[in-house]
Amino acid sequence: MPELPEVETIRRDLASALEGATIASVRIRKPDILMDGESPRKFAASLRGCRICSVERRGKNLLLHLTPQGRQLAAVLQVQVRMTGRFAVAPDSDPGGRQLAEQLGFSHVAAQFELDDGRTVLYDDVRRLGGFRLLTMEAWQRRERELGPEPLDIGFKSRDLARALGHGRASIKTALVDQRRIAGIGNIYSSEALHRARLDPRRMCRTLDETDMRRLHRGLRGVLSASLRESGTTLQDYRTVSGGSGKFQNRLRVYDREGRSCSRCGEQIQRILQAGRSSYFCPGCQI
DNA sequence: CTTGTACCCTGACCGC
DNA sequence: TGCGGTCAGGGTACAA
Repeated sequence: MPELPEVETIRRDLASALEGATIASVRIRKPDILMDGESPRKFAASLRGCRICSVERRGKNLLLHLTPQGRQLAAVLQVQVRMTGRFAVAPDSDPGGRQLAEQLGFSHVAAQFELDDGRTVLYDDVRRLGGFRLLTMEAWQRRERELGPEPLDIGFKSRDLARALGHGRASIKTALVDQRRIAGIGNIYSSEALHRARLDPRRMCRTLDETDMRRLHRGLRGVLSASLRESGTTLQDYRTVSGGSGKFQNRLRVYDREGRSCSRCGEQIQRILQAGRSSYFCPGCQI
């Protein structure tokens, strides 16, 4: 369930491993991870010879900025890991990354990238909900504009959160996970932020006053940065690039804790469905 | 425009 | 022990 802290953890790992490397060849083993039905041949041909100049993140998207050799245009490789996408980088002593794949239990390798220094980047995705999309810089910028602001940006203040969430009838929980309003938040951190802010996830955005919004802003940034410090939350599938687990699952206060007692007021944590997704909250102290 | 629902995908889990 | 049904939730397409 990678959200902002998990994707940012992956980004940091990939950036230190891959920045400056050049892609020698690409093998797509599960064609359906290419978004928009792009052909594996075309995709592989476009990436061959590209230098990875930086690895960035926007919301839950990983962005590999590529500088092609020759006269091709600069490109952006957009990656969404969604639920079960995982990366690993094998050393040149492990050609094709076979040993590493075995070691990490990568039994659904969907794509592999050979680098010109002999290393191999593996992308494994059990459910293949994640995927890749190769875009021109301009095309990426058009998509990027559809995303809401980054909640951890230094300039992101309480009033920016209020503006992002809007004043509609949408519940505060569904608004928080809507990437067009605010980027990077999913089911775990929306529930956790609302618990920190003592707000009922069913409240409509329009009912939040300035004080509520300040608490939510603080709760949201607090939980995202705390999780980032612990390399994210591993409940089932998420792993860092080195194969490690996040550690923030030990600090969750409501998510996946139905029936357990609230650490703040002792009331039993409830699970409800909102827009087909689970929300966890404490009916005792979230109002 | 806003809001809600179905879908994709596989493995873990549950009840029988 | 096996087996079918349900659920998990990213994004997106589409309907109301």
